[in-house]
Amino acid sequence: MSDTLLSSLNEAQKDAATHIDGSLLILAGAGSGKTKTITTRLAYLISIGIDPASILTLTFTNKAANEMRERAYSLIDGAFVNTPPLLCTFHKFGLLFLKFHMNELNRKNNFIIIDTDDKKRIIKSINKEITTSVLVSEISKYKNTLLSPEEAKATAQLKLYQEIADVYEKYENYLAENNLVDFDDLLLLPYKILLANENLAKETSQKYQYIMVDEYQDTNELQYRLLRLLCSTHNNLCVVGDDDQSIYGWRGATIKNILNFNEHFEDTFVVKLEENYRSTDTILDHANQLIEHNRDRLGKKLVGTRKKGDSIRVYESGDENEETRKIVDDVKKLIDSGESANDVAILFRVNALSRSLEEGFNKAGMNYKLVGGMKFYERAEIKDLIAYMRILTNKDDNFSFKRIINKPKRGIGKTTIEKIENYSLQNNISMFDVVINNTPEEIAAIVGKKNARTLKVFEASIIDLKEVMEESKMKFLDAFEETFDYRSSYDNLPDGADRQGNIDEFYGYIRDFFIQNPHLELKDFLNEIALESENDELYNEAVSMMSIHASKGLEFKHLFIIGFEEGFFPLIGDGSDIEEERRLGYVAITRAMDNLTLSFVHSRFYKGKRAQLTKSRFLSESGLIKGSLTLEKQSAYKKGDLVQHKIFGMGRVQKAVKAGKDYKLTINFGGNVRDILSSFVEKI
DNA sequence: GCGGAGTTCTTTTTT
DNA sequence: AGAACTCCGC
Repeated sequence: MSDTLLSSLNEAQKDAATHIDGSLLILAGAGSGKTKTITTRLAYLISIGIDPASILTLTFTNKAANEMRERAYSLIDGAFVNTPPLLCTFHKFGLLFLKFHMNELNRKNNFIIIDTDDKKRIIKSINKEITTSVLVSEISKYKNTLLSPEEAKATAQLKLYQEIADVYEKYENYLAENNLVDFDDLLLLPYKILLANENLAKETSQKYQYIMVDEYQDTNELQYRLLRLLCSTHNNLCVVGDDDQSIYGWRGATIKNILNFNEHFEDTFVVKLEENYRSTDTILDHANQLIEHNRDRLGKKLVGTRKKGDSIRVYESGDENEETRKIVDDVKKLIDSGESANDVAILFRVNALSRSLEEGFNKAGMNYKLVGGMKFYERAEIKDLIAYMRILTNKDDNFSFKRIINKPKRGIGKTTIEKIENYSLQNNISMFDVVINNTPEEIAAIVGKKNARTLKVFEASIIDLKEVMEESKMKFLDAFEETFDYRSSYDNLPDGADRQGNIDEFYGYIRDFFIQNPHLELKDFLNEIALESENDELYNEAVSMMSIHASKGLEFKHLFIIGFEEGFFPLIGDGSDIEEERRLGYVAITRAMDNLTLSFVHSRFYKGKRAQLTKSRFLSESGLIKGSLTLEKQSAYKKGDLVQHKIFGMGRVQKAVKAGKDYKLTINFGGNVRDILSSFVEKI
């Protein structure tokens, strides 16, 4: 059994798949069969008799989780497994855990997950003086580094940070009062629970004897600590990742987790997968040239298994229209020559660059699918409906109450909402309870007679709907429309038809969910969709367009990457990191299998202005255009030189061997001796 | 409270 | 350029 399972793996992959106990670090370069290896390992563990229920596999995206599940199941006979192994995103795991253990924090498990947009609104309602995006990212940073509001307050020096800490505290209180949970909480709250309850931590760790983590280079501090707790009774942690593909630093991922894995976990067995099966040698060569400009890496090189291929084309255009024309022409030719549109993709660093492409494709009458972009569940009409559903499952959800109390319009405006809110705060009850607990006369005293009547009608409607829901989940949606006329409120609006289409689709989802899961309730549906961002609609043949981030893990025979201009790619801005930009470039290039075209323009229309641009340094760094940009001059290295490394710090050269234009150095970093290429260190 | 006109900000990336 | 937010007269 296991022989056939392993027969298609190379030696390194086999080593990784069959290493069972202890900590295991699989450094898997792009296209090196990472998913194959890890899914085979999962199947292998089961094949040698390990209880599937004791295996936990964590991923970052639903897409990755689904793909791995599918592939692992095809490797084992699906029928073999009566309790399937848990394979899900980190956040989903947190959600499952909280469903069972939320009571440990003295909170009920009927909590609701809020998304980024909700989070922004809540924070904005707390403080309008400080830029919301700053507050959002600072608060998230605090949560992901386990800093409580009290600690944040105590350590804040500047007035600004004291204010931020204050908003943080209010925000956390708001979430707790309304029993809301944000994305960070899905990791943070389980961690807090496990930390406070040693027995539960032991029990949970014992439940999951074998843990695997995909894309480890993108984990943050909190995820690392959570993993430590989960591994506390064993050391069976297998992580897969590629330091060169770490592209989520902006949301708190720390590359240190993978760079220091063998110090974090004892007796680590390391396997490197450096053979690339995806791209032509030509593509790999340029990808390698680019990434070699980074210092902050473990230093590995992808080795090709294919032959040299077509050379990489670089398009130079006056503006985005010319660029689009060239790409549309090329894609047309490819498809006319019999290539499948599904094998073609166009990538960009910034989503806004898709606009001219979309126009061009529309004009040419060509199909395309835009991956990412405006998510289905982020549309206003869908969020309204979700807010209604939330109110139906939890009357105390003030946030949702405010969102829909005047949708469709029923004459309840800002002032009325404020009055209800003030009353609710003074009496320490939820906003809906202000309506429910008081007689019409009492409410009239707060908001006036007319509004009081409207509010009571609203209350009665909700109560009726709840009854219908108890009776039949299938009838409930019709009753909902009958009561609130939400769908028809879009009847004569400009983009009403589109929105109604979305509404119908959403109703379809709900019905389908209840058909598939008759025993589950509305709140389960709500938390399920909160973690879903993929619009995995059924596409037919179409060219894909997406951001580089969205392309991670994918591969395409024919690839175009646009926007190779300084400022766009590398994107220069607040908090941007040139090494991470370069890794993005590396990720983008290594998506290509056979053909790759890069493009830059001299001017682009962006944010309402036309900007003059110069070509990206990445083009010369990857050796695609003769670098007018200075190649860093290489100084000679010799034994005894002092050097500085970004991760390992200062060290002394013990041995220096010339290797091409670099030196292969053996460096002693205070007792820690490592072999490092001279391009990764700086001479001091 | 509503809707239209004017103004400001955005988008880098996602669970 | 477009969305989102603010202001003002009805």
